[in-house]
Amino acid sequence: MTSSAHGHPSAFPKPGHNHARCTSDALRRAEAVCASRKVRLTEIRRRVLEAVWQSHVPVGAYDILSQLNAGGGRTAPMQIYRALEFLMDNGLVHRIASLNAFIGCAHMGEDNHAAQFLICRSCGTTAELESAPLKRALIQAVAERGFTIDSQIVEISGFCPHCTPKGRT
Amino acid sequence: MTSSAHGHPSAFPKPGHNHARCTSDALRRAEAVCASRKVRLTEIRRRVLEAVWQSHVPVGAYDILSQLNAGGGRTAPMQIYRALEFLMDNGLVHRIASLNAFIGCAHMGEDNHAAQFLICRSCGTTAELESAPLKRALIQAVAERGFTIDSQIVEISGFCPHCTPKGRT
DNA sequence: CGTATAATGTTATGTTATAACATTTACAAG
DNA sequence: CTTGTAAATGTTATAACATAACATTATACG
Repeated sequence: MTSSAHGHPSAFPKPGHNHARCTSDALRRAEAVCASRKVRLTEIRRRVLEAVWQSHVPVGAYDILSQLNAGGGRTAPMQIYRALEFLMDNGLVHRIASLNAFIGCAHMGEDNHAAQFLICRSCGTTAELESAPLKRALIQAVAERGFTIDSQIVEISGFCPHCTPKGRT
Repeated sequence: MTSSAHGHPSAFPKPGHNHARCTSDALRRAEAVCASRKVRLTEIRRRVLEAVWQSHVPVGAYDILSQLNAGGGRTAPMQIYRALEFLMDNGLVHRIASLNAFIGCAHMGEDNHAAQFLICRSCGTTAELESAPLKRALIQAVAERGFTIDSQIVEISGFCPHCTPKGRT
């Protein structure tokens, strides 16, 4: 089970969940992925990954920077971006283009998975959506137009189940 | 017929098409939309719209700025962003989040249409994809997770039909 | 051990976007 | 036509996001 909030695999992260577990799970899996790919999860990369996993809300590069430098550090932006690049290259982190921010990958190790994201306008919580029908429809629609797909960004903004006023759907 | 390149409605803009016609069509339609919405397509807004329509390749705000200032103008970035905001609010222009760039809307006047984009990695040409099945699959997948959709970004990067090597699909 | 490669450190700068406030313009009510 | 007001524009400054270029240090492997 690879859910990001210990519920049903496709459940949206719940407000009160034990997030420490998300973080520790993520770090353990990241170690495993890096070991199997024979790449190094160095100190700074690990710290950036931890920062990204502080919550299910995407975090900006400069927010990560502030955190790392909170105790008087001298890390430079470049170093953060390099660590993020590494983490993205290895499928550990995703970039949310509409927010210029980054979020931990909920499906580490599943090579090359193309993710879709649900972004709550109210609480900021962002979850991955893995919908096979959606993926199929997308591939189909693109192919019909003679386009060769390379990569895709799907970011859906709205209200998560916990922020949706009752009665609405 | 609202195609962006005078072919089949869903055709990808062709390299050699008469683009002057795209531009003039777009400006005419924009006038109509603004008239019907009782908003003003002022000088700067019109010039920004023209700049956006110079091609089917998304253009950055600062590129627009350079163009407007080419003849010794003194327009400031803020003015460009304000014009772009107006054009987006009125459905005349779209923002491509993955490129931090802007492109003319191929479906002006169709209120609130949620667009998907095909972005060619080779020539940069970007076209709108209006796929009903894709839209349905997306709404369905999102609803299943109890999420209330508000807006969506779908940007697909790859090779357009004119840049796809023969034999591949 | 030494050397090649990967990773990190450092400085500077490029690029995208907005805040805040001043001025001008359009337009309608009196 | 003139005056109030809302919309639009002009202007300055700065915030926020990202990368280039080069120096230094660490790792690992022959």
